[in-house]
Amino acid sequence: MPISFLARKLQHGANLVDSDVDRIDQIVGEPRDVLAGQDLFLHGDHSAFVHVMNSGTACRYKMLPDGSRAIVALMLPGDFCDLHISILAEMDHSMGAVSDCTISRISSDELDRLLDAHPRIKRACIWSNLVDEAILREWLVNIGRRSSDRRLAHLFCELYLRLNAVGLTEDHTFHVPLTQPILADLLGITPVHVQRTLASLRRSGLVSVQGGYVRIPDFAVLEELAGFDRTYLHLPDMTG
Amino acid sequence: MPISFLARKLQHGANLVDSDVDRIDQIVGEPRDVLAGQDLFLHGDHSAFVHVMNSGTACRYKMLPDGSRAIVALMLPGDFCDLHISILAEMDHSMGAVSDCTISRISSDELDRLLDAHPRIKRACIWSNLVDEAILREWLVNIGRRSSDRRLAHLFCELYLRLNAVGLTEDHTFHVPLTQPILADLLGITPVHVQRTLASLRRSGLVSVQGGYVRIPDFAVLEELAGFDRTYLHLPDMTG
DNA sequence: CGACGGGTTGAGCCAGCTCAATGGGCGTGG
DNA sequence: CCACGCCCATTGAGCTGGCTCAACCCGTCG
Repeated sequence: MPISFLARKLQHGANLVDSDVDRIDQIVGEPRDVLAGQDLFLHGDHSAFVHVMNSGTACRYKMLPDGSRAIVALMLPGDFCDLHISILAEMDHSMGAVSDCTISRISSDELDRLLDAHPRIKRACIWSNLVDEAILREWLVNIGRRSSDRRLAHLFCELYLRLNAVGLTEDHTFHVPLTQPILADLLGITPVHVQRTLASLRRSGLVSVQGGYVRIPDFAVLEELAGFDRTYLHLPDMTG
Repeated sequence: MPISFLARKLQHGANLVDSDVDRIDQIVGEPRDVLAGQDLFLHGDHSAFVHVMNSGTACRYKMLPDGSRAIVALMLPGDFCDLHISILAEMDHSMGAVSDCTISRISSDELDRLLDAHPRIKRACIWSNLVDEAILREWLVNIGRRSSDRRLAHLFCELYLRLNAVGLTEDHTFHVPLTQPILADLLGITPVHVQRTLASLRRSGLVSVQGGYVRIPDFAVLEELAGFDRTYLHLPDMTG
């Protein structure tokens, strides 16, 4: 019995019972393939669907007047892409696939009915939303205040814990196909500087990056460097 | 018949009818005084109440290991401080009054009942939440990518429109008692550099700041400098 | 096999930082 | 009523993390 990544994630936000999990799994439609680089919606569009990540990595981004791209959120398996977004007439940002993804659609009405009928699921979705907001706040601090090495370290810490929460880490390692230009758009530094920063973290033995696999030999040390405080992810206490 | 700032704000998010506005006004309790510098809750607390700004300015902030403060959100009259926040066991940030404020409390249960019974009000609150998130994304871009003068200009543009939306601007001018150290915590630059940047904007005649009053003689010019795109505030089109 | 995109490295530059000092407004206590 | 302390605003001078420009290497793909 396969449990969707969405259900797996939401379990951290509320004490879901088996029937809740079943209901969530039922509502998540068949995932569709989205190729790396493809956009799901663009700034100015009206988006009527709710999407849920199934595999791969997608991002929210904004284009700047000088043509550069600022990534303002990363969507990993189990993440809602755009809960409630149909309320807005016009999107204020774009969303695109960073790597090849599979993404499910949920009917907005069907989801609303589910949430109204099942308080635990509703609670879990509100939790998910609060966590997304908390991540944005933490990114604001990360981008605004930390030096480039701490910034990168912080991102890796977050990715590790978020992927760990849906069972996508193994042996201190996770898979995210982030190229240096993408890391640059994420962290607000230049690709050249990403390279130097990454090299420095590697030299210190804090992370190893190879072929899209990131390994964090000693999480505590990286956490210390980054000034990482996992509170904002609001995950139940797991020593992992 | 006084309309609360909350109702005034929510009117932008849904087509509220008079009875909706009345219901919102009824639920907003008597505002309590909060002195500048006082905290509403701290990182690690559990917060059980929903607060609504009535007057003054408050902020969400995080303290950094080096003792400096990063402000991650500004709350203006009509803003919810912590909708749904009681779901989280532990706050990931603190909230404090920037200036002397008056803030109302709403019972969380009472609010939930109101939202369940009145879809238009519910829609307006979800809208408000989506806008808060959009502001965070835009701040992320602002802090991460723009030079200090554009950054400051962008903040002023946003404050002008947000205050304008609740009727708190007059003659191109609004009142927000932001000291240079507070602007520094908001923008992620040093107070010394805030001073230089502010002086430069003043010299160019783009803004004048005096005694907590900010005047923007020509909004279009400031908008242009800031690269400001008001889409993210999701306000109905008003030529203001 | 040429084009293209990513990764790597070097060299010089600059926006914003640090350190430092001065003046003004205001509340507090003598 | 004055003196003191405190915080904010302002200005100068030198420093530096991350930027720009510019190569070069490599693997992949048409």
